[in-house]
Amino acid sequence: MDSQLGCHWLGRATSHSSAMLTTEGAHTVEHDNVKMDTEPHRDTETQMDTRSKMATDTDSKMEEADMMKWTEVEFEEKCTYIVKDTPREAGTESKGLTRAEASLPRNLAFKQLADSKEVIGVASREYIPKGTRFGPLVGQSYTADSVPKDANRKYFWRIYSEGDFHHFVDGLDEERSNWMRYVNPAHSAGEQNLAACQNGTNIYFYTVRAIPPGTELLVWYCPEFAHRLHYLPSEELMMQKLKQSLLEAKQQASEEHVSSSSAPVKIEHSVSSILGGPTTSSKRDPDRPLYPRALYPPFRPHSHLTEEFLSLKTSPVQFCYTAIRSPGNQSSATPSPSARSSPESSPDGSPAAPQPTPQSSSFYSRGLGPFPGYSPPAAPLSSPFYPPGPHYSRYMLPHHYPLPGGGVPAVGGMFPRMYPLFSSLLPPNMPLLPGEAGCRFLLPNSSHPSFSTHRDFLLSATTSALSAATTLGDKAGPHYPHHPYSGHDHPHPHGHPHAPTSGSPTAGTAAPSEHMPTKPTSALLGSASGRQEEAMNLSKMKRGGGSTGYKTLPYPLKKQNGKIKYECNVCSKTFGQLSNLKVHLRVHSGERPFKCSTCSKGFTQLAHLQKHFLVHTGEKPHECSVCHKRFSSTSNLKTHLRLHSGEKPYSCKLCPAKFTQFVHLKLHKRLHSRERPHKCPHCHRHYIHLCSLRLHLKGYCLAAVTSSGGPTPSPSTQEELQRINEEIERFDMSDHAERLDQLQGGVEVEAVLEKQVLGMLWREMDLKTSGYRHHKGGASELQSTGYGLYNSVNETSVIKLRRSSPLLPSNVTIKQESEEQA
DNA sequence: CTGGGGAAGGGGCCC
DNA sequence: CGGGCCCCTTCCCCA
Repeated sequence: MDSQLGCHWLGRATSHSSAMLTTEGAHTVEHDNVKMDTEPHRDTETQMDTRSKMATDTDSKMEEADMMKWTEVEFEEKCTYIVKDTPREAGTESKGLTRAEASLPRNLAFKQLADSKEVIGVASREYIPKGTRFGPLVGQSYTADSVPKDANRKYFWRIYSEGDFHHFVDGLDEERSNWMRYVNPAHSAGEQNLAACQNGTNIYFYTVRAIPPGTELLVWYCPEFAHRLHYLPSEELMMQKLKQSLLEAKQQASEEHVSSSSAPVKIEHSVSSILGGPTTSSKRDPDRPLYPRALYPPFRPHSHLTEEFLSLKTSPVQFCYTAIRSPGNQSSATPSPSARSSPESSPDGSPAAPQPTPQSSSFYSRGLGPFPGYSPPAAPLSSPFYPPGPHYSRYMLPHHYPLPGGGVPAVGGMFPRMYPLFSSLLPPNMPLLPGEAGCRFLLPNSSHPSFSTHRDFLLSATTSALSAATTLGDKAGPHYPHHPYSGHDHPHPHGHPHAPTSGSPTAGTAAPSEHMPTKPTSALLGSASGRQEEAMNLSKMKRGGGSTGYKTLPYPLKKQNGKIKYECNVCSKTFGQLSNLKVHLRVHSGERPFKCSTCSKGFTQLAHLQKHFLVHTGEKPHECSVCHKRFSSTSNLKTHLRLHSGEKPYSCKLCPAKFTQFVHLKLHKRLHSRERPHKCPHCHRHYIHLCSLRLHLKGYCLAAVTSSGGPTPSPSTQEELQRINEEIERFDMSDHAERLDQLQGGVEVEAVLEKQVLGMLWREMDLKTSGYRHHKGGASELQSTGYGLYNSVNETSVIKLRRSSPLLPSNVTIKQESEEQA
């Protein structure tokens, strides 16, 4: 197939013997003239006989080596051949090739769709011996600080230095990356033929077995790399889980997926049925180190996992999945090293801050088939907005993809058809089920949750993903804890209504009250396809969500006053009941399982949906006994009743003004805030409260710092000071400053306050950089442990510090983001 | 602009 | 466990 191809090999005169290692590895021997392609059926042990003896010896030794257990150093030192990228030559542009495409070594070939030039994978043109190194991976480098806020992290690779995150390599841009971005992930250890390693600060792919001509290159991490990403060590375990998931999915599909053949809109039902599992499926492996929390997940995965999927022949038009065992055809997901990469479409668009350690919630799915490389989709598959078609086929997500070594691919890889978003959402060290792995890749873009995958398993925008997340837990075993927040999306992360068809606001105005969500009916559930009449039954959906999974979820339990508390692993808030935690977790996940059929709006709780539905029906069940005015909610009635009772519980501390609503007091206080009697003697800042000024003077006054003869702070330090002062001002404006002033707590209180202000600041930075995360020893911990003084975000938060409250322990440190990232 | 009232959404606790 | 309820908050509008 490749007789015309000359090899572009550099053989390395190294061997497996340690004596030959060391710097000898640098002695490379040109093998450009060596014909590497061999007879297709020649035994690999003898394939090398056309080469130099040295190479043959090396190869034979290489053949014996179990490279799957090699360290990265071993890969680097023992690899026999080096294949370099084809250098960029003039004229490639004229051929319409991107830099990534043009970089393909000549012994490799792109797999492309027959009717398209889109690259869907990389295959060998000729025999490639074991122990061959490709690379390094080329891409744009981003440090934690330089990564664009709205970066698409699907092709991110994380580079570590001495165990800590160092920078990203982004293979997204085909003009700034190389061919390696197109390599697909191995679906199993059996088909893996490349191992990704980090040598120095570069990523290389090594052949871990001889690759016959015409074989697709399928990569996965070497053990060390995988370990950094905290993948599960046992692929057998993963395979078992995969099989189990397949069986379960099949069963559930047959049981619950009724009348789906002609109604692809029954997505919710299908998915939830298939996916069964709690929303808050699991928690991180407690044995693993605590990492910053998962990023905010603006999307949710799909986790349908059926043999049907896996065996489907890929069809760009039909969005089927490629056969799981069709080498050279499966191609979708690729391991991504960027386990912690954030969804590029996080709600706030904030990129994930690099984590000190990658999360283990990586995974990869398989069987995407000959779809072109993934790129951020414009819309989810099967979305009413984006009808199925070849153009969207690339967004089809593969299914569960157990990794060799038992891990699951990290997201955010440079590989095509990777849907790495989810790993970002997952707590670190959160291995996924094989099925979960697949499902998490199902959503190509967080902003497009209405992404469905297959005819019978089409998912509604949010419901599907939600279901995926919520149901996965059912299959979660102790070895595969699920991330509670993994599968979800925001209903309209980017303002896209997920169910355009049901969007008519008037459609539901006449809805009779029997359509109230109390009795969950399809009418209340928005269908992604807009076919409300076929929307799944809510109760069924919820059932499909599965409750059994919770029992197996390894939620961390705390004991407080002899009572078991369930702790949120995002914000550390504890709950006395798991169900409360479950509901709470939706706050973080964005999951909104309760959809209004009229306006498609999603809610985290049924009661909210019920209440919301009154908007459409116009019902106002609560009547004021005095004036007989009616209200839709008791809360609003209660507020209203204050008008009659004269109760004004919100009084201004600085003047006699009183208000019936807190918001009015808040607005009123703005008037007082204009008066700031406590002026800084060094700078222009002045404060309402003395405690704020004192805090400002505790080293945060830039003018004081510079006037005291100290070195002029660096711009970054000045910026930091600026932010701190802004935070102090916010604090000053808050109720807490007022109360603190009254506390007269002295130095100790101030110390706590200072830490709180800084903690809030850092937490804010943290949020901005990585969605939400948990800082061990950081502000969130302070708050969770009762040291919370005030919440600058929520001004109305009460001061939690009581006079008797212990002060901050001396060993509590608030790490800055930069420290954690480093 | 400020005060005031209502509508609606969201989180959490309790039964 | 989950539904119902309560409380809080934000937003909007109006006087």
